Order: sequence, then structure tokens, then C-alpha cells
Amino acid sequence: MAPRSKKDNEIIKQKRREQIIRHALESFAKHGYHRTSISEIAKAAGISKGLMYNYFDSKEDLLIGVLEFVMPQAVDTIFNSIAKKAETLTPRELMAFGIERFFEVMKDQADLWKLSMSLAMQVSDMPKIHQTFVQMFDMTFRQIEQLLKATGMPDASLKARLITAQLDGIALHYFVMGENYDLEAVKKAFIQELIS
Amino acid sequence: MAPRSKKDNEIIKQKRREQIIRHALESFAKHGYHRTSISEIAKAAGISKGLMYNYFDSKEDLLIGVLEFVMPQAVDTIFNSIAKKAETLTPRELMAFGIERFFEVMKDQADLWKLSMSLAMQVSDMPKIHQTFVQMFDMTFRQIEQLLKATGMPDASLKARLITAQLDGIALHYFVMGENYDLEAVKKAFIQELIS
DNA sequence: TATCTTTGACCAACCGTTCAGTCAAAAAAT
DNA sequence: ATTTTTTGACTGAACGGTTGGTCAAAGATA
Repeated sequence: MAPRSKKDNEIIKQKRREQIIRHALESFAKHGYHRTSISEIAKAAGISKGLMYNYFDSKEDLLIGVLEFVMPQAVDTIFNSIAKKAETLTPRELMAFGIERFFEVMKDQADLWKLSMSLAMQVSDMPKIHQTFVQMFDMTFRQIEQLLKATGMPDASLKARLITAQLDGIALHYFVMGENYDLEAVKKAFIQELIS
Repeated sequence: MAPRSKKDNEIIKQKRREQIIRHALESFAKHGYHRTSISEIAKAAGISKGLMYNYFDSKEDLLIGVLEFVMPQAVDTIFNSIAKKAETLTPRELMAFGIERFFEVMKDQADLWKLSMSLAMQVSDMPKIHQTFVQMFDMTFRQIEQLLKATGMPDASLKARLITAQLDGIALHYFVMGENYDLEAVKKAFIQELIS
């Protein structure tokens, strides 16, 4: 009785979802969540406004979809590249390498980061989104904690808190100050202080 | 020709402005800029919507007014209390004292901070607001830079960048994680590392 | 009366969301 | 192979609601 194979439909749906997510991310990142309308995203994605609601129940649901799709990718990009080098580098070198990767990803995905930080500050009415952020913060924290423990550092947990805070703080300042912020110099100083 | 002396009018206007700003800040901080309507603020301030536009040209203008009124206050609160103790403490002790004050203000004015950070990430369409943030970031940076120079530290400028980033990063994490974040322990570790 | 302040009804624009209906393509029937 | 039926992805007009912003009129003050 099925007019179209279920497999085909699943594939089509998945592709569409990703297509919408990609354009939604772009618009959200560029103009912010509240300033972006569903119509805008639909237009950018080349589909009708109504179809958006076949894939996402609401605007907030779309936002959750975007974040859940894209945030783990960013974290994995950093820590996968660390894992690859884990065998050939000392824990200390590994840290330095990880920091470098962090700043690369931060610069590459600046828009996503800005959006995330902006949202993270105002999620009191969006518990699901809040949870997403807490999970991601926790993920990076534990990764760094583990790296520090490998170097035999005492108080690795607290130190990891300080380092992750510093990383995100630098990102914050870089995003606000823009070109006036000498990211390279700060990065160098940060690594220097960390390794010594 | 004026039925009321111009001086009186100026004073009244100033008071009204502050009254509006205070309630606007409260609403903006609680629900975010976009989620807060002019009517809401007017109601909270006990005046009509129309009157709002006698004091501020637009919603964005009101936001600028709020930030320019309230942000220097927060910064001054911290650094004035430092200045008072400047004579009786060593630069190193002064730093520790300043950090303590920083965290106090951060906790007291959490809502304002959240609002500021959230806005700071998405000001590409609001150049005036962007400038306000750059100025304030620069202010705190230079204050800390000066403190560090007083301790005779080399590379005081870069070190100041790292410290301010770490402070704001801790604030960021604290705001997102909430109760799950052991702010006291992090603060202690931060000061410990800074002083030693 | 003359001047300034304040009001709140009003407006046009926009928003997220819904839904009745379309249509190409796949399955079933012939 | 041809026709008929069934599907569901897709459209876009429409809706209820909200928004930032305006303005003529009323109120207050001197």
C-alpha cells in the first residue's frame, strides 16, 4: 500500500532536515536567534514557510535541532585531533597542541560560538537549551581534566576549571574586541604560562 | 515664558530618566532585550508607553541609555574600593582584594552581567552598543594592567589580558552552570595562583 | 492663557503558527 | 502496459497576537 518506499522517505527527510539546519545556523549566527524569522530561514533554504513545521515543531525546537547537530561536531573536531596525536606526544605537548586546535576552531566557527555564548546567557525560559549547554561545557571540562591528570598534576579538577574558563574568556574578549585584540600574542602567552 | 523654571524641568526630566532606566534594566535583565516590550517597561515604571518616547528615541536608544548609566557604575564600584585601600596594602594584596570585590559584584549584579554578555556577542547590527562594550572592557583591562605594573611585573599588558579573560571566563561558566559551579573553590584557586 | 508633560487609543508591520489544498511519484489494479 | 488509487512532501494564504512607534487631546503648572 505504500506509494513510496519508506527508506526513500527517510533519506529525503534527513537531507531536508540537514538542509534546513544548515541555513538556520547561518541565519541565527549572523543576526541572532530573535532577530531571525522563520520566513527568512525558509527563503534561504529555498522551501516554503509551512514546510518548516513538518520538520520542527517550533522555532525553539529548530534552535535545539541546530545546536544538537552542530555543537558536538565542534567539540569532536578538537578532541579527535588530540586523540590522534596522543601516542606520539607527551601530555604537556598534547595540551599545547590542543590549545592551538581550540583557537583554530574558535576562529573558524566564530559565528556559532558567538551565538552559543549569547544564548547561554539567556536560557532561563528554555530549559532544554540550557541543558545542552551544560552538557557541552562539562564535556570540554572533563576532557581537559583528564589531560591534566595524565601530566600528574595535583588538583587537576580545579586547574581544569581555571583553564577552560580562561579559554572561554579569551574567546569572549576576542569576539567583542575583534581586530583590536591581539589573539596571537595572548595565545602565545597563555601556552607559555601553561607549559612552564 | 516657561511656566516652570527650566532648572526644575531639567531635574524632573533627569529623575524620570533614571526611573525609566532602572525599570528597563530590571526587565531587560530578567527576560532579555528582545523578549521585553516597551509597554512592559512603561507599566513597571508606572508611566504611559507614549511618554517613554519623550525620553528615548527608540528601544535601542533606551538600551544604550541603560548600559551607559549602569555599566560604569559596576566598574567604579570595584575600582573605587580598590583605590581606597591603595595606601594600606601592597600591590599584591591589592590584587587579591580586587578579585574578591570582582566576584562580589558579579554575584550581586548577575542579571546585568548576563544581559551584557549576551548582548556583547550579538552587536553587529548595533555599532553604538558595540562601542560601549569595547570601552568598558578596555577600562577594566587598563586598570588591571596598572595594578600589575605596580607590582613590577614584566609583560604586564599581556598578563592583564590573561587575567581579565580568566575573570570573565569564570563569570561565564558560573552563569551557565549555576549552582553546580563551585565558585568559592575556583575563586580560591585563582587567587592562589595569582599571588604565588 | 501659554507652555510643557502625560496619556492611551491607534496604526502599520511583523511574527510564529496553522491548514486546506496541490501535485508528482509510487503502488495497486486492470 | 495502462489506468487508477494512494501517499505525503510541499505550498502559501490566512490568522491571531504582539510589537515599536505616533499623535491628537487632556492635564498640570505657573
